[in-house]
Amino acid sequence: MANTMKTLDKIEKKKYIAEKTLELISKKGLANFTMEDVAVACNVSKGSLYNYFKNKNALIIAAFSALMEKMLSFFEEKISEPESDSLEKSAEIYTQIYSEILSSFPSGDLLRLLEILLNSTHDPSMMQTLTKTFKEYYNKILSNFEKIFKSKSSALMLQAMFDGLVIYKAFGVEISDEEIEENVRKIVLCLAK
Amino acid sequence: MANTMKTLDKIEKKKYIAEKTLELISKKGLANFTMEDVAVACNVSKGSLYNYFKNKNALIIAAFSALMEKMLSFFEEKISEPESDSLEKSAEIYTQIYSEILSSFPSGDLLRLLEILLNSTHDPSMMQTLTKTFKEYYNKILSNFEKIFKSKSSALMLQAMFDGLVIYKAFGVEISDEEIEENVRKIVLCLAK
Amino acid sequence: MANTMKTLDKIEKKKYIAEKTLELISKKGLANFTMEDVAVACNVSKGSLYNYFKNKNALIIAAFSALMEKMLSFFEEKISEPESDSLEKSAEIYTQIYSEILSSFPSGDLLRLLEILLNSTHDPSMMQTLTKTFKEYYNKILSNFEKIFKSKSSALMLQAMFDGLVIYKAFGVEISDEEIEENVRKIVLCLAK
Amino acid sequence: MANTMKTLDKIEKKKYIAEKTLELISKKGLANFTMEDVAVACNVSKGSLYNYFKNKNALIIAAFSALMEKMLSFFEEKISEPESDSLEKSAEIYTQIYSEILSSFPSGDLLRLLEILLNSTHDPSMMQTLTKTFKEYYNKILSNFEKIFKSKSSALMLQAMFDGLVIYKAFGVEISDEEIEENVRKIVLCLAK
DNA sequence: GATGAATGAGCGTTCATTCAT
DNA sequence: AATGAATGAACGCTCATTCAT
Repeated sequence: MANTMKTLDKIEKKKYIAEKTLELISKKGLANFTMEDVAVACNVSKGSLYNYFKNKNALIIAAFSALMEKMLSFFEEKISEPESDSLEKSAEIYTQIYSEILSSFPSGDLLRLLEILLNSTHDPSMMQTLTKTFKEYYNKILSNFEKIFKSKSSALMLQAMFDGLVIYKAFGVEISDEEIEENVRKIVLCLAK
Repeated sequence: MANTMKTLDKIEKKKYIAEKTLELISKKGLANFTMEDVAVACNVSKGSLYNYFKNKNALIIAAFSALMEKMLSFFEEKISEPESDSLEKSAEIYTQIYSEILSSFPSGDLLRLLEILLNSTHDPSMMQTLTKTFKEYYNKILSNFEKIFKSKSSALMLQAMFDGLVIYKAFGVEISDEEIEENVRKIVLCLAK
Repeated sequence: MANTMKTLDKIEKKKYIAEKTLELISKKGLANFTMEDVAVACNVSKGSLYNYFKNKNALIIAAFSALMEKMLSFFEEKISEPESDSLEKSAEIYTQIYSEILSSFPSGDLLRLLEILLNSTHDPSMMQTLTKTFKEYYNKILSNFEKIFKSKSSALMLQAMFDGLVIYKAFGVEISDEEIEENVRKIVLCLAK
Repeated sequence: MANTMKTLDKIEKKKYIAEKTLELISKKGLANFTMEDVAVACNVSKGSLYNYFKNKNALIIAAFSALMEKMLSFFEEKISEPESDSLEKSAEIYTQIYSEILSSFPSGDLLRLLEILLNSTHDPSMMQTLTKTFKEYYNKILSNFEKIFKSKSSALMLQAMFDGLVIYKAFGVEISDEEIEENVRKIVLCLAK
């Protein structure tokens, strides 16, 4: 533990720090974590951090990338190749996927994604960088769903709905899982048509 | 300007300050606006602010309420009474409403809403208060759409999709308005069935 | 309660405020009570306080006087005229008085007295005023004991010892009441000789 | 002066800062000295202070310890080994010691000790810490006198008297040194019997 | 490259005092 | 005389960043 980082090369160290930072952002919040926190978590001196990242924002950007990477892995793991023969059957499969995701998805990640993104809104250069990363990864995530719908817009709109629902859930709007599942089934079917 | 506030009573002043704060949060960000900023914007001393709000968080809560109020007004204004005779016709009407909203909606407001909400995530008591306000207003907004769908879950899911799309748009995901409109039409139709 | 002060004349009101202030100093500490606290405790506006006292220091001085008055009353009540015929007998009487006082004395008052006095140390004009009041009252208190000892210095030294013991007790120095009593008896006897 | 602290190690620096703080408390008062004052006095930035002390209270506690240390040194230096053969002789010796102490004692130190202690009265955790330190050192001081009296309570009561007299002197109660000396002689004699 | 003490600008909050009503 | 909103100076404390070692 004490020398976890000692054996890593510079790129690996950057990644290690970024991931620890992400954990801290999740635990304490973007506005509340400090460089000191990061240094302690990485068992490194505060000054050393600046050998890897120009400043705090650069560190946040790296943490954001780590987060997007994590989310992409999650989705790619969930979505195996569809290979459906009938429309109804594939609709059912996708409904299952969505429902499963909605219940098992670590919504904290999405919340953190949005927290970082939204706080960047007021710093143009920061926002530009994050937006670029965000688009890249989101397109990759969506491309998995596109295979199903044969339509990018359909995949995107269902994904948007999915994101919205996660937020609602997080902030206490009561939603019946059964009704959602039923509606998703309907929507998938009609969109795939 | 110099004595804008002089003629207002205490409740009006609170509202005035909350609205100015909301403007500042929009302009500078939740993490970056200061009590000093608010004081200057309101042409009032920093100390005076504390005659109206116990602390900065109380001010943020008030600004959040002002924001929700504003959003509610927006939606209530957009949604006129349905009065449809056929399913297809009403589907068309609602599609129009959604499309119009999506294009005219001041997405900054939704972004700000989420920014405030997400930053509260790490402060339980703050989050509890904001969540309460959020649910209250969102239920009111949704109730307008419920009239259309006769189903709360359908309204909610379309609203979730709407929110998600606003976020995507804000962060650079390209979406064709026509495709969205077409898909909304489909979804409304199949959900209303 | 709400109009306790309404029927009082100005001098009585000053006294009333001073006494409430003294209570607040005891409860919250000299460094921690605010003019706001006093106003609330007296059911009076903050501004009104300044019609009775020039500033906070003047209020503290008045509270100090109220405290000295209270202490004087306490001692005068305790010390009835001695009227002893033998030395041993009067020594016993005085020992009893001291012991009783030491166990029943509301040491908080003495602590408050010292708190106010010691904090004034760094403000010459304040200290001068308080010192004057202090001497006045302490001489009166001591004069009661002088009757017993026929010696001012003896009374004063026993009183000094008494004050010291109260402080020690307050700050956790363990003292056996029996030993103290025994020693006081010895000292009174030898000093009265 | 500019780099007085540069050559010291961390522990020495803490001590240096604590002592400077003690000076400031003596000069300006516990309620009036600021962290800024301390920083300037130590020729250090305000922020640096917080590398050595968690907060202002921690600094006050350290200053208090420094003060107690100083007082202990004073007493230990004054009290030489007794080595008396007759009661009268040793009584005389101790009387001399007390008188000398009473006239040479830097009463400001005792006043400061009490100022700090009394102001802590309203902050339980602070009081607990200071009380602990106070008892520790006072027991050490008293133990020196115990050797003389072979009685803890006698030593303690004379010490209490001594403290009381210092306070009285500070606040203008007139006392004749000769009478005090004479009385101390009597008391020592009768207590030692 | 690594360290961590030092910095200093900045922030939220408090509160005695004033003054228009 | 009474009010209480307004003031503004001050304070304790934080923290990203720097730099001598």
